Amino acid sequence: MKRKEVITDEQKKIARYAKAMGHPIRMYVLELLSNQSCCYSGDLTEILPIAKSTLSQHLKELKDAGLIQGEIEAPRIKYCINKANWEEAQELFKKYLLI
Amino acid sequence: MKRKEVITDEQKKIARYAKAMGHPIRMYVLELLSNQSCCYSGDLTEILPIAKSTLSQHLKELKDAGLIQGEIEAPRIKYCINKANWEEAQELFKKYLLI
DNA sequence: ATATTTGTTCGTTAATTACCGAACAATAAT
DNA sequence: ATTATTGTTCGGTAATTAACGAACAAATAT
Repeated sequence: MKRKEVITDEQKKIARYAKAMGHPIRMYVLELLSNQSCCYSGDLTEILPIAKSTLSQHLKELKDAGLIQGEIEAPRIKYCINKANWEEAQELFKKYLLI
Repeated sequence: MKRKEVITDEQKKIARYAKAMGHPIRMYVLELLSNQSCCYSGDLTEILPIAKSTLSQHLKELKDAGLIQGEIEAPRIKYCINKANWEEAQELFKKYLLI
């Protein structure tokens, strides 16, 4: 017998997206990618005032949350928005923020 | 001479809001408050499967981020959405999510 | 075959977050 | 004056996050 669960899957899902968005660097990347289709992480390393290993971790966070995806274009990696999940996030925020 | 700052204040601001939204319990509270004007934390303690001290911390997080506000109605505390900041968050997410 | 480019992973450190129960403070009720 | 209610704060622990430089892996270019 399953215990009553007060927290919904939607609340968990939007919290997951929000958490990934909870850092200025990651918002910078998301803003960039949502406006310009794609970028290489090398471009970001040059612009952002953080070590490349740190950037790599932030990109991994966004990837793990499903907000972006990387495509190998050796020796570089091209990052873009993960369209399906991005749209899901849009819908969730629209709903929860009553926009 | 100020060093070039790549991260904008808006990115910092939305990241701050997103971070506060980055936990299922806090999303639960926000959803509740955005739909029903206000609640007492006692109500939440009964429903949510966490200790009251933990809930208190989550409410503090939301308050510190500016998303909710508490009004003393002794011996209880009435929580509501912080309207001004909530609207700012709405605008920011609208802009960043291109909704 | 070797060097260069590109980005991840590893190891480390410091800070923050999440959670609990117990103790505390403030007010209300008896 | 005591007791009960309500919620925060404290002390502690465990887990996660953020950051860095060094080492590594993979592929391209020389």
